[in-house]
Amino acid sequence: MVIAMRPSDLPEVRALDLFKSVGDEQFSTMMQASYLQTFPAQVELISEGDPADFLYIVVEGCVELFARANGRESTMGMVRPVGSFILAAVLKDAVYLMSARTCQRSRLLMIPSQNVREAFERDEAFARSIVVELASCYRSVVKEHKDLKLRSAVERLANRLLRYNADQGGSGRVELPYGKRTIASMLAMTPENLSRAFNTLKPYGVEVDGATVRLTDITSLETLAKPNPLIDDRKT
Amino acid sequence: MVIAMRPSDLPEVRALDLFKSVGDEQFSTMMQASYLQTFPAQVELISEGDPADFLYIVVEGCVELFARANGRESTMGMVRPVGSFILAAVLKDAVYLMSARTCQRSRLLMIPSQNVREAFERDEAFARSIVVELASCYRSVVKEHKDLKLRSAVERLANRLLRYNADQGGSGRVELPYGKRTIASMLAMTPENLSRAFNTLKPYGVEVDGATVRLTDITSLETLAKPNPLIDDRKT
DNA sequence: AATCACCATTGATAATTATCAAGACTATAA
DNA sequence: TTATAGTCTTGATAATTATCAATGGTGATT
Repeated sequence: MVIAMRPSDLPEVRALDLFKSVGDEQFSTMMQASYLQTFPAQVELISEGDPADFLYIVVEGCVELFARANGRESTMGMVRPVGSFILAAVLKDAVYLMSARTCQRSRLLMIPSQNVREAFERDEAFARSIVVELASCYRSVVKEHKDLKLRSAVERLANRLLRYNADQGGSGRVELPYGKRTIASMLAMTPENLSRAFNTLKPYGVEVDGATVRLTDITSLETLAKPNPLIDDRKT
Repeated sequence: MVIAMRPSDLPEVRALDLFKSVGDEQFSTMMQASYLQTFPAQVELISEGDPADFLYIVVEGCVELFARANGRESTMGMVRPVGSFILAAVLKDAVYLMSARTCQRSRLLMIPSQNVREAFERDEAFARSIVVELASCYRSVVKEHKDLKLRSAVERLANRLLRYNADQGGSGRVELPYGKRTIASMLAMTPENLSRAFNTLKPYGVEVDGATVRLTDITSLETLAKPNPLIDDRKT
């Protein structure tokens, strides 16, 4: 499973917001201790409750963050290149709150927690970058929480479609980035309910054909969705 | 409205995790620029969407964080002494994602965002404390999000009662810390549904008398609630 | 004490969402 | 290609949750 490869051969990691202001010394110390591994699809990388041994960076592929409780399971988010996950657990030297599995064959950089915390202690610029990253993550979760508490399932779907449309150029033709099962779980609904929500949106110009969705009446869809930058904007 | 009082006369603020490792110089610069004000109950301190002008510290009283969208409103959290709120917005120099209002007459320390960011730039120890604080906030929201996505309303209530019981010494006699309207909103349900959820829990030894709840069969309640440290623990 | 406003509870009903079951479709591998 | 496993959709039904309306309680103020 281990693919021999030097993590230092990764300019895209060095270019990450999180790392770009780290001093060369701390960066190479971290990289020397790290592993760059390729995993097949559907590998469970971490389980919630485990101690945070590594900070993960998705270099290639896609990783699903999910949570389990009782018999249920829910998708908490997706991480695509180049993004990190479970930074907070690593910094607090705590257990993971979420589990993670690969969605596709993926190349991941694994930095031992201990080294991240050491670099955090020694490198002031790194500590500051972490603040910015954590603040962003925090605001993202708050937005998702608002989405869930303040909107119905149909509204969540409508807004998600509008977001995907914007992400993909705003042509009105949207490719769903994940399977419908996964999208349903992200939106906190069952697959059956997602199907029906798509039907509910038909009168608002939403035409579904497999993984392709055409939005033929954005105005009408927005009237229903009432998109809100304080929930939907990825940036701010 | 402004009560003349020097913010520097507040050892409890200096003792906050967030501030206790800040250098004296930065701390007093921040405090000199700050305001210590007392507000009556039900004052809306900030509105989501406003630029983050101040970092707030609750010195006395209680502040409710809530969010609005469409016609709806939802309680996102409560801040009690000595705690801060909207740190992330201040650091990112972004708009607030949540609104805040006083629940009671409250004494608040307001530190201008600009000064917080300056201290963050100049004082390394402060930057590190902020990381720890933000990581904790982040994990709290993740837990709340899991609570909402993985549990039914009755389960959320059962677990909340168990938490209150633990917070209050585990005697089985719980004083609800907020009005039922507010608790319902925190748990993402209507007041009517909360009433019914209490009734549903009656066979599990939950006896409600106004703001007092007696838990007479913790074992049975736990069997229903299935408390999970990865959702319910405030600490980790 | 009386008024008033607010909150909590209950009942009746509606809307939303989930579950179960079956069938259609899709992608992939033998 | 034919299996085959998985996903998606639809229908029927059940469970959960919300809404509306009415009532009783509580506390504050007058």
